[in-house]
Amino acid sequence: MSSPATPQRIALTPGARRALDAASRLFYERGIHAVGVDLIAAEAGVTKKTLYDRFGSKEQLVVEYLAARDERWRAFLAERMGTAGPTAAERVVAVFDASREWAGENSGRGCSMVNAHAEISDPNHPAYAIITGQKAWMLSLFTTLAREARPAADYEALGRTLMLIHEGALVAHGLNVFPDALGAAREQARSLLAPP
Amino acid sequence: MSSPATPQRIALTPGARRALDAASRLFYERGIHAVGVDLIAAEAGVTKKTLYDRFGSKEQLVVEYLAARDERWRAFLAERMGTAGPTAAERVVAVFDASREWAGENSGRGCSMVNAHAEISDPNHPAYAIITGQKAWMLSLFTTLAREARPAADYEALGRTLMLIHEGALVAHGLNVFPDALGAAREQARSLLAPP
DNA sequence: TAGTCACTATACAGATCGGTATACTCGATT
DNA sequence: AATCGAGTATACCGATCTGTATAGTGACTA
Repeated sequence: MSSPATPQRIALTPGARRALDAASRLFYERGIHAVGVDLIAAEAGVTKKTLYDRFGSKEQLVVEYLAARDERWRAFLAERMGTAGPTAAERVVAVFDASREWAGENSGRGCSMVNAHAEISDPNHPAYAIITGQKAWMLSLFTTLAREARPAADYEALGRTLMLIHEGALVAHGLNVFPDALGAAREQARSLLAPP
Repeated sequence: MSSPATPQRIALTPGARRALDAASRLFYERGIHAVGVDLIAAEAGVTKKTLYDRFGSKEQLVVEYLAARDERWRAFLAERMGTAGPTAAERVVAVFDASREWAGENSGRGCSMVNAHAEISDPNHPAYAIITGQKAWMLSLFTTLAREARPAADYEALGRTLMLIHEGALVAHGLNVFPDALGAAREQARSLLAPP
């Protein structure tokens, strides 16, 4: 299980902290290309000089945005998993419960990684590794739990199915396809692991 | 079952046809905000005057792009469904098979509606209805098929689960999370409908 | 006390953005 | 013969984009 992709992080002075917070909110709510650095600086109460002294470029700001969000999500999930029951089935349900709570608070517009991917077409973009890294990590998490739950079955296929349901629920939540997509996904995951 | 959202379509003269084709390719491959109208005109071999005489604005070009793609997908799916077996289970599998083939030819970067949604935050944008309309239509398709297959069961929950798996597979395909996500999704859908 | 660090304020550069204006060509219709 | 529709070519508009330059302030520190 690899740690979060850490391409290049920056020491966060108070001004940089505010700039990154503003950028994160704006990037997520309006999209990356739709948000200019002037707006970020204004919303953060920071001059463009400070912004460029700390981050060097808008691209680096995007990288920090995604890396920080990835880090936050993994910490949030780790905390929720820490209080989950001991069985693999319970821990799978805990993942979906964590996503459900996270989605309600931080993800009204769906998965930030998926959304960023829609705007970043170049695989050599430094943010690309963060996006694919998080997805690969989630798949390996589901596969590990599936193996624990069903060592005799095709646990890799089961892990991939859990991944599909989870990703689908994030999209359905962001597009508001139907209410409580994460809750529906959790129940489906539960029933997938119910029979012995 | 509603027909494709038809907000406002434009008569396609030869120049307009080439402009829309170029715009569709560029919007899908690079993202909407990342593509300028000058590039679209140049790639289409058309002047900006022609482009604006036909479409009026970039926004309208985006609307036409999504509406045409929605229309193409529904026609493609209808054709595949026409040659599918008579049972609901077979028809569900046919949906996933159609998506699989479509993804291989037209969707290397995932679902155009999901990607567009990542760039369009305003629910009043004329393209918004096309995006949510396609998702609602797909959900009602899956729910209808689920009802046919399992009239005695909770077919609405089953339809939502099929929707989640399908959406998840489109995302997983676009982000290349693992190979043949649509194939994996089809098998999962098949096993979901296998027991009587 | 001299230097460094984080920061503000403001102005500007060069490019690109969506969109418009003017003038012209060509072919089909009436 | 006159008109109209679809198109080309080119120049331009104001706004916005990312990024840089210059000058200065206040706090902390060696």
